[in-house]
This record gives sequence, structure tokens and C-alpha cells, in this order.
Amino acid sequence: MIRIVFMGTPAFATDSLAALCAWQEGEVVAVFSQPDRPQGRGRKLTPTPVKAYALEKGLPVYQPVKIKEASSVELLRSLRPDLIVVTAFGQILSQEILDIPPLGCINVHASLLPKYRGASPIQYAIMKGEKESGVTIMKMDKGMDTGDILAQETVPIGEEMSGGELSAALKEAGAKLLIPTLEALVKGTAVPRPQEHAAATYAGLLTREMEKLDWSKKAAELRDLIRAFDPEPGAYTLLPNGKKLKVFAGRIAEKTEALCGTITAVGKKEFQVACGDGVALALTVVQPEGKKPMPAAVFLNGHSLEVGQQLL
RNA sequence: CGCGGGGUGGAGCAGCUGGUAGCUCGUCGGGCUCAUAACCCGAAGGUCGUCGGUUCAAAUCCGACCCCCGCAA
Repeated sequence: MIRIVFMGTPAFATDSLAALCAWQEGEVVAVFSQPDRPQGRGRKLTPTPVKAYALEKGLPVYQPVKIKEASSVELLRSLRPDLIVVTAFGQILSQEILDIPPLGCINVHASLLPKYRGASPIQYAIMKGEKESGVTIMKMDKGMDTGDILAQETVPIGEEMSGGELSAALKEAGAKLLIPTLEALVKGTAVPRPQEHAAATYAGLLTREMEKLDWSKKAAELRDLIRAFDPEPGAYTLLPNGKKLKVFAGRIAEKTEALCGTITAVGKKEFQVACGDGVALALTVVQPEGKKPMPAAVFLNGHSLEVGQQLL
């Protein structure tokens, strides 16, 4: 029985944990996740999705603030893991930790490395208009997603695929690929392949600034940004009344001469906004401040927008 | 005690300086049309979150309570 320590935080990681739990050759002896944080209305302390899942499974959960600290390292050693599996944990493992398990530390990453190393590979892949992405399972080393590749699987990105949809697809693909990869690793048949470091690109943390739609950009670019940020964290623009309007879906529409940011058409089901490249973007799913997302058709029922108005 | 928005016919909103409710969409019926998710005409549908108070009179003012949601982290 292989002793496994799992580390993960968001919902993206739960499938991998589930796969490990179902694996006959391994035993998940502990789960590490980020500490509970005050979340949501009222700032209630909320467990991470991985913690919640682990507790459901009756697994011991540890939530060190800093896993690099001596006490955490000691704790890890005492667990005597043969293997550590990390999926979107949110903390960097020190070399000291990487050296603990005999079989090494394995990471499931949501991109086709060496492309999109870093924190937000899913959104970046869509934002950049990629036609495909995938998951990579690698042996972790000290760098940021620079380890040798054990396995990869490609997942196509559809024309209208959202970040949420891609995330779901990758999460599943990663979990499915994980067990066969571990089996090969255990058997010794796995062949780690170094990354082509020269081809590396980075997907850093998303910033607030990126969420704001810059109407001087090309319509296609904005369309990709919008779907990349659907449903999290959501792209937005400002209405003439100064209120925020999140946008979750857009469609490339007709050409227009209008100044970028100008509303060029208001229909029953959507309204169009001029973009920087002289093409209008039709907004089809939006979310007014204080409301849930709704089809533009519903939004337009109660909010009268007019052609010529400016969005910022 | 994180910040904020809101509960009005099926949906999204207006009305809220008090006098029994309006708009857009949807629904139903009819018409136009080769046809239509388009257009025209008409209709149904609301104890205005709950309880109490002020008042001749409250969706509109006051108080209490219940519920919902967004943001941020």
C-alpha cells in the first residue's frame, strides 16, 4: 500500500483526491489544504472544497498557514508518505518537503506545460484564444511548474467554451490521467520528460484590472476575455449610471463606425457595443450590481439602454 | 458586528414629496402574413415579504421581524 499525502484547495482538486481515494494500491493518509478563511456574506469561516471533501471521506485534514515551516515539515515526515500529490494547493513546497517522499511529489497542472505555467492557466488559455489546452502531470521540482513531465492529455477548447467549462473538463481529465500515471511511476515504467523550457509561457495571478472590459481592444479579444472569466471572476463594464455590469457572454456582431464603448444597437435579446477594431460585440448574458447573472433579454426588460450611450 | 442592493401580477423593472398600481417581456385569444421568434388589436393575471403603528386614506410615512441577492476577502 502506497502512503499518499494529498495537497489541494479549490474544487478543481477534489476530483483528483477522489481518484486517489478510489485507487486500490494507494492509501491517502492525510490531506493538506489552505486554512479556512472568512468568506461570503457575514465573513463566516468557510472550509475549502478539498477540506470539505476530505472530511466527508473521513480523512485527516491539516491546514498549515505555511507549509514550509518546520512544524509542518516535521508533521509531513511523521506521516511517512511514499508519495505526495499536489493539485492547485496554493502554497509553494520547499526543497526540504520535495525530498521527503521516496516516490517524489507529483503535481497535476491545468495546462499543456511548458505553456501557461503558474496560477491561472485555465483563464489564460481561453483569454489567449487557444484552440486547445490540457492537463499535465509532472514530477515537481523547485521551480514554478518546471518539473519533468510524466503524462499529458489534450482537451479541445470550443469556440464558445467558458473558463468554467474548461475547468470542469480539465479537472476530470486530470483525475482520470492521475492513477495510470502513478501506476507507471510505481512500476518504474514512467519516463519523465524534461520540459522544453525555452517554450515556456506564464499565466500569473489574475488582477482586478484585467476584469474590466477595455472597449478599445478588439471585439474578438474581449469576447475571449469574457468567456475566460465566466463564471469566475467575471468581466465587467460600467453602465452610464456608473453601476457595474458584469458580462458573461458576448458574440461578435457587425462592423461599426462608432467610437469604442458606444452602444450601437439595442435589440430584444442583446445589445451591441463598439470595440476598438470597428467591430461591435453583442452582449448576451449580463449581471447588474446586486443581481444574479441573467440573459441580456431579461436585463433589457427592466433597464432601458439607448443607442449612443457610452460604456466605460 | 466587512460593504452594499432588494422583496410590487410568470420574468426584469418603475411608482415610494400618501388617495386602491404602471412599463417591457412572457402567457392566452384574435388579426395581418406564404410564414414568423416580426407587426397590430384585445384579455387574463397583483392580499404591493410579514406583523403592528400613524392617518379620513399607505405599495408609498414609522417600528419590529422574516427572506433573497451582489461585492469584497
